[in-house]
Amino acid sequence: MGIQERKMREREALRRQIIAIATEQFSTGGYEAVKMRDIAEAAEYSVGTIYNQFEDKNTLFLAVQEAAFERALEHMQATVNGEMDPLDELHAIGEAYIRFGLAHPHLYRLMFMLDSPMQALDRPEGWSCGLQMHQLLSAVVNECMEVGVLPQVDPVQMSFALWSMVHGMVSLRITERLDIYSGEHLPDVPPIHNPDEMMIKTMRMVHHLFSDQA
Amino acid sequence: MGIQERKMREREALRRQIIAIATEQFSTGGYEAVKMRDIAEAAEYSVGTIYNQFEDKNTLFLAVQEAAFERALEHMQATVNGEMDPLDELHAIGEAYIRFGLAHPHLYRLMFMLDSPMQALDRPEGWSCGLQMHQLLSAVVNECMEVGVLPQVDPVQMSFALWSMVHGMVSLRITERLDIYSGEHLPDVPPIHNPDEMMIKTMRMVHHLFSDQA
DNA sequence: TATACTAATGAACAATGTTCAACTCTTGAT
DNA sequence: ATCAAGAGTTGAACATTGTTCATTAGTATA
Repeated sequence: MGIQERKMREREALRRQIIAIATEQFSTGGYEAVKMRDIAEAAEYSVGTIYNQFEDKNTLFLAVQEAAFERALEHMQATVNGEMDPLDELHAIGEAYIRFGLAHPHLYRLMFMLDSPMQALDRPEGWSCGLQMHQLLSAVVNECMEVGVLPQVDPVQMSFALWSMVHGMVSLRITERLDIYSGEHLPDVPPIHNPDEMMIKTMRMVHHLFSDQA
Repeated sequence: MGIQERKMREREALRRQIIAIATEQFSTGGYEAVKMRDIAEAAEYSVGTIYNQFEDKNTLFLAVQEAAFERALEHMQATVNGEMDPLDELHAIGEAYIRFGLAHPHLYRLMFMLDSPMQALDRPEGWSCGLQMHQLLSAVVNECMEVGVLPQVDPVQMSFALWSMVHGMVSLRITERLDIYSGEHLPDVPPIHNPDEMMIKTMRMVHHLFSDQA
C-alpha cells in the first residue's frame, strides 16, 4: 500500500513548492503584491489547486512566515555559535537581527509587523523558530548578567527592552520613518546619511551603557 | 467678489469633513476596513466627490495621518508642560507615547507603521507635528543630560534609542507579537498577563539604568 | 473494463479602488 | 427673465483580485 504514501509525498512536495514560490514572490514585493494567480502560474497549476492546499491567502502566508522564521533563526544561530566574550555575543546577535531585517524587509514585515498572518496565535507551531530566536537572546542576556556585563535586573524585562529597541529601529527604518533624520527636518540634527550604520552604532552604545552600569 | 472665498471655504469645509469621517472610520478598523464608498455615504455625497477632493485613497490618508499627528502631539504636550523633575518628564513623555499608541492603535499604525501613506516623504508638511513630537523628546533628553540623569552621549543617538524602544514595544504589542509572553511558550518565563504594564515598567527600568550610569 | 475517488481546472462571483460622460446648479452677462 | 459657461456632483461602468464550485481528468480498485 505504498500508493497512499507516494500521494502524500507528492502532496507535500507541491505544498513545499507553493510555499517556496510564495516566499520568493513575497520577498520582492510584499503581501499585496503577491497574487494568488501569479503563484498558481509560477507553479504551473491553476489557482484552484492552490486553494486545495491552503484554505486562503492568509493561511498560505502563515506557512511562509514559518519558513521565514526558519531562515532568520539559521542566520542568527550562525553568528552566535562561536566562543565569544558575552558582550560581543550580545553585539553580534543584535547586529545579526538588524542585518537580517534590512536584507529581507518583506520577510521581516511578515514575521514581526503584518497582522494578516497573525490573527489567531492559537497556532504556536508556526512560531517555533520565532520563539527560539527569543530564547537565543535570553540565553545571551543571562550569560551577560552572570559575567557582569549587564545589570542584574529581571532578565525577561531586559530581553524585552533589547528586542523592542532593535525591532523599533528596523521597523522604523523599513517604513522609512528614519527619513526624518536624513534631511534638514530637525533642528540641531545634522543630516544622517547612513541610517543603517547609525542603528548598529546606537545599539552598541546602549549595550555599553548597560554594561558600564552593571 | 466674496463668492470665490465662500466657495473656497465650502470646499475646505467639505475637505475637513471627509478627513474627519475617514479618521473616525479608520480609528475603528484600519486602512483596509475603510471603503471609499462608506466615506462617501457617511458624508452624504457620491464617491466621485471624494475623488474630486483627494487624488486617491492614499492621498486622503496622508491627510488623516496629518490629523493623527496633531492629536498625538497635543496629547504629548499636555503631559510635559508642567514643571517636573527631568527624569519624571522623561518617564511621562514615554508613558504618554505608549498610552496614545495603545488607545489608538489604528492611528498609531497610520503614523508609524503603514507605508501606504508614506510613499514619498517629499511632503514634509504632513510630518510637521510628527517632527515636533520628536523635538519634544529631544528637548527632554537634552535637559536630562544637563541635569545629569542621562549620560552625556550623542543626544541624537539617545533620542533615537529611546524612541526605537517605545516604538518597538507599542508596535509589537499592537501586532500581537507580545503574545509570546502570555502563555507557556517560553521556558523560564512566567506568563505575563498585563503586557501594557510591562511595557511601562520596562521603559522606566531602562530610564533608571541610564540615569544610574550618568 | 467499469466504478469510485481524488485532484485539477477555470469560468464565474463578490468586493473595492478608480474613472468619466452625463447631469445639475450657480454665476454673471445680456 | 433668459442663457451660456463653468464648477461641482453623480453613479454606472471598469479593472483588479481573492475565492468558490460545477465540471473534467486522471488514477486506483473491483
